[in-house]
Amino acid sequence: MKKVTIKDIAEGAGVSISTVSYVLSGKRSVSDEVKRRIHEQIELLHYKPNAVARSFASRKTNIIGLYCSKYPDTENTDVFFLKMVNGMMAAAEKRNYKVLLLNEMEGSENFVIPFDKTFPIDGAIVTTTINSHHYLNQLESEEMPFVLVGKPPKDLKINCVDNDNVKAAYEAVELLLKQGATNIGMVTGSGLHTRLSDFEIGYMMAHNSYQIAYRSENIIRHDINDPDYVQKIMSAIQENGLDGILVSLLFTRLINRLLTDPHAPHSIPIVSFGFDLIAEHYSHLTKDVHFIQSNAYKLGIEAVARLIDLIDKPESKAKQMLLSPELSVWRQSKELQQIE
Amino acid sequence: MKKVTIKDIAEGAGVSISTVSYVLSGKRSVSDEVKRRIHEQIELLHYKPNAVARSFASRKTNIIGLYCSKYPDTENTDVFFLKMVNGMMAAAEKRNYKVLLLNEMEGSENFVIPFDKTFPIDGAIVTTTINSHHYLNQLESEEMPFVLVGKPPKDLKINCVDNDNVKAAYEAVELLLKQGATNIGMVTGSGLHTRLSDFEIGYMMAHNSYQIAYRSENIIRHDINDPDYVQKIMSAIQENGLDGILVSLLFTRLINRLLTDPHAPHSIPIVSFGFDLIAEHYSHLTKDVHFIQSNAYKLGIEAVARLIDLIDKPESKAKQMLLSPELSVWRQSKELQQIE
DNA sequence: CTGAAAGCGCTTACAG
DNA sequence: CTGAAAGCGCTTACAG
Repeated sequence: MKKVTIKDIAEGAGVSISTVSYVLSGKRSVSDEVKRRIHEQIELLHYKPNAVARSFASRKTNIIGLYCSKYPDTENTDVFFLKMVNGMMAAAEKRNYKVLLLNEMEGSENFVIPFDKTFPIDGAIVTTTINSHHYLNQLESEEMPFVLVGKPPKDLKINCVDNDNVKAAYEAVELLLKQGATNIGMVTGSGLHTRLSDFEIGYMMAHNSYQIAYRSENIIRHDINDPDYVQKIMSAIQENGLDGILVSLLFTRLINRLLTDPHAPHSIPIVSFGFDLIAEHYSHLTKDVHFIQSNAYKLGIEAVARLIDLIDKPESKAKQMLLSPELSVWRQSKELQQIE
Repeated sequence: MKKVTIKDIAEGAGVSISTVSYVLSGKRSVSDEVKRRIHEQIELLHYKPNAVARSFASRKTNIIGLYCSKYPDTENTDVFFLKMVNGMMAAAEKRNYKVLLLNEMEGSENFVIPFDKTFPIDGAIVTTTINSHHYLNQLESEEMPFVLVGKPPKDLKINCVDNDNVKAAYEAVELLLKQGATNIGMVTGSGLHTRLSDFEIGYMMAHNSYQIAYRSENIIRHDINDPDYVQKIMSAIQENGLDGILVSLLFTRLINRLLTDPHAPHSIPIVSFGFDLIAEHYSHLTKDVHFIQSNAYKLGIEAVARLIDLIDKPESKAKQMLLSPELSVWRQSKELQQIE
């Protein structure tokens, strides 16, 4: 069974190949009669355009690549990633694009993936990874349009989409103050670098704006892989006399302890980053939790929207988009009230 | 800046286009001297083969499509899906394939997606969806190799990969018996259809093998969207005097209640399906939980491996692969012991 | 409103 | 071990 091509349709309808092509693309007006005959043949022969041939001729695949790091991640960032991909697919579909998952090539020590026509893509989305700086430098030299999801290195003017984490931490502190906190702690990962995170900047700016005493020991840095971090952080909370806490979702076990342990101090208000990612599992909260939305889905949408704009007109210059934080509260469920 | 093609390399190295192509593909032996000159030119001109042109000429894209349903899913199946995709990417990478995410086309009421060269794919993975039966029938008539992840309709002999859910439930019942249970309940979703699930069959087979009394009311069917299901199921557990429970992970709130509420009856052993998908969030268990692994990653691996085999030699006949259940236990964490 | 033809950048029989 | 050439199935200037 030979495959049906545009030529078969042209012959069947008694017109030229180009006319069939133009009917299919709608790029030129064609008489209704010819259109009818062509569609009749398409129906009759079950013609389906060949995507690869089309891409080859038009130099356009309508596919965007999503570069996925192989670096081990926590469950939480996995959920973030999944929701981001969902957003990307939604945005891509609207504009007739598909998403191709690309992972690191075998044998490369660094996170290096070909960023050219080695893959059938019109553009790419890159997420921040450990050695992204080195990597992004390389990307800049290529002609492929791309958008970074995450914070770009300062010296690179590239297209990117990210949460406004400075503002997020700032507003989180504001919220804790409104709830009566006076001595606010922040629990954050001990990254590879000792550089200040945007969260810390926002935290500090809020302390400055509201003229609250700032104590460096209130910024509690911990490796999330330390098996005993919960105990250590709980101790620090007590020793420092904290009455409000800002905590990253990465500290799953700490969150569990603070939010579900009936013996935990009920009085300390907590703001978590990205609690929406795992809220489903917390029908057993012992208190309400305020959180700053992860925006995973939205980031996916925006990244793809920006990328497709770039593909459509590549001359447009680099733009940095920051999503404003949205604060929400996840209420202690009915479930639990029945228990008590 | 014009893009570099195979022609430029051929001219630079003073050989024919075909020789360059053969050096690149390794499909024919070429003298070392010619090879050297060609690689020199490739290096010099930064030549990258054009994936689309290559696919067009060879009629092979090395891309497999993953058909994603848009139907709303619970968080848990999302995690399942994510891990499955991870498995697929791992298996695909090993054999030099990529994964293209495909979603339902706009405007189609049913779950109907083109299954032909409309997309640049060599084959496809399909997961079971609500109206998959109708859909699979359609797929069979196409020439595209595909593998279903899930249980196939009885009358279709197609390639598929799935968990052996009959065996899983059977072994779960066995495990509960070993733990001293004598009156075992099963909590399961109230699907659209009233047909028996594989889980129920396995449950019944175990009751038959071990000659335990079977009480139909011990199979507790509930809509997971019922906001009050926890209370209702807890009541049923008490009324029926159950001393062992088999529960689907879909009942997140019930799991929370049974596993994290210190007031919940500690004595009843529980076996959960797929607890591994969310175990990360349960550092606050009040008891150990036995579970049957979801096999999400493994299913992804197997589905892709099978699909690529099919692509390589399409004449091989349909094969149904069932993964045997693996029982595991998730121990109550140290965390919690410190609390008590 | 329509057609003839070049060309997209490779692969691969065919011939030597 | 190597080359000349057909061809993969479309798109799109160009010409009318």
